[in-house]
Amino acid sequence: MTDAPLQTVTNAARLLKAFLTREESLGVSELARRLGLGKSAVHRLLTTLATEGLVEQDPATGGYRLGLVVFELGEAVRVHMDLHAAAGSVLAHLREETGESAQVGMLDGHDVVYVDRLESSHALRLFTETGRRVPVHCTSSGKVLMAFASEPVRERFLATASLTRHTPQTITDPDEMRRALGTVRARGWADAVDEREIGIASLAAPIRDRHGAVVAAIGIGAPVSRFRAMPRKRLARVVVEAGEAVSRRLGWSEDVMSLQKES
Amino acid sequence: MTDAPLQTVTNAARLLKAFLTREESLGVSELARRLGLGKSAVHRLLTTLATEGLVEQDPATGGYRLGLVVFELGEAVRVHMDLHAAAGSVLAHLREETGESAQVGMLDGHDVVYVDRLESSHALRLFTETGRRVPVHCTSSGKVLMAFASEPVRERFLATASLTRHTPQTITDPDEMRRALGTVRARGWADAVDEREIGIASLAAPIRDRHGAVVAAIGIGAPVSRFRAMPRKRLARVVVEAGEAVSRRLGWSEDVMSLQKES
DNA sequence: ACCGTCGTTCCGTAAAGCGGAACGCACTGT
DNA sequence: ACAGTGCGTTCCGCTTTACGGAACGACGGT
Repeated sequence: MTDAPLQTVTNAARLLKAFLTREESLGVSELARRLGLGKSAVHRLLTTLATEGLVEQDPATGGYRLGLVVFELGEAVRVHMDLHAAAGSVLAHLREETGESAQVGMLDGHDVVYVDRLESSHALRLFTETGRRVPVHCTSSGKVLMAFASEPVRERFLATASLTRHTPQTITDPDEMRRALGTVRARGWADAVDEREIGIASLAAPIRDRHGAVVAAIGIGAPVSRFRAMPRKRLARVVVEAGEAVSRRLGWSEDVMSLQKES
Repeated sequence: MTDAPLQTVTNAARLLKAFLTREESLGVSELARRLGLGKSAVHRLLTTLATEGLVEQDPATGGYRLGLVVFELGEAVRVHMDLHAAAGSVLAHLREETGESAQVGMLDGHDVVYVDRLESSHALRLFTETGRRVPVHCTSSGKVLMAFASEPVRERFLATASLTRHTPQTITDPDEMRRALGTVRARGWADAVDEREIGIASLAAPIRDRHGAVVAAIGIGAPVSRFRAMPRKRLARVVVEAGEAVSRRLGWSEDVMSLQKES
């Protein structure tokens, strides 16, 4: 990281990320504009990536889109996730118990990425797509992940993250956030009501790997109306127990907790 | 494509693909060996990709693995796939009807990539992971996709693909394959018994988009023992109907078939 | 028949990335 | 304790490479 990053590779990576907008297909000129590069550079990048199968060209329109190799790679990521296997039935149980959409998220930088989910069967439900990225500071999953992250990571987050205001309820002050995370750490779960978007509420709890490190968060999301109707205490217990169930499947056991000081 | 591909980007792409082996994590030296590059080059590639989030370093072992951004990108690919939405419930129905694992595959080069699947509930079942790549010439899905591909694509495949023998039943002769694909095209479905692996059988039918082009294949896979016990004709009808059901959801209607000559 | 825009191609030059060697560190077997 | 061996990382100079800018042919509105 002390080295200057490879410019061309960086461009290629940015190019790929441009497709995260999930548009049907993107043209050379359009991409060149968004990336601030010359058309020829983008075209060369695209043809190169195409020979590797990372992107493909729509023969009809001439535009480009992500290739199936990217899909393959994405699926290969699930491997670091025994999580995927461990969480499956627990998510189902959690949805059954609460009737709401349930999801598992992991921390990546200052964002949470949802890696698994199961939707509520209510007509009015929360849509959560796997692979979606949401901010840390205004979601229950994010607060759990940050509360249980290592102290340097957490302090770095508080120092550098822009706690963007999304609603009047969003926590935007670093000190207030630090206090909030302390509370989360103490009681073992987090909630977020109207913090990211008015009308949405969520509650989440940590998932630990076999070393006790919090690697993911499991939680439920619901419309605030239904959320308020549920007894908060029972709901928290259900979600925390779901987190513990997944953690056990990952090889974690509560007994070793006491052994865990700093390494 | 007439241009010489960007070497650095090609290296980066190959580097990413090295992770398709789904190993927990890979080290700099190991990757350098596999790619035939210098350690320093690989290291620079990795750190660059890491700053973009495409890979991440395991702080404990120093090794690298794919990052969550790759997972995001992979999920974004599903968009070209209204397929994912369209196939969901049909897969469930197909599994219920046959009791066997059901899957949807797309063509990519000389391979089939499974993009969706649902597993049998039998104890002895076929494991099919999404994101897995299998050869065209010895799978029922592959034969369907190639049979209904455009003629240039098909002839190109017959001319250039190495029809590797996996079992005594594998079709390895291009002419025999051409005849087999003709049969598949005529009757509208394909099967493969013991062709990829002894003991495994599968049957697949095409999925068409709204223009009538075959974009994917849907099929079931089972142990040969159970497969033989099922009446082939009924099974084929069920699978073909599943394919048609998905096709209809993609906007295809049989009526326009007659209008479809070469564009 | 005109413009605007698309994807693609060509070329000269500046800078970017490669290999090779050296460093610090963590293990391992003596 | 101690070399010895592997790791990930860093540095540097030479050559290669990949960038921008301009030009081309094809399309599709107007």
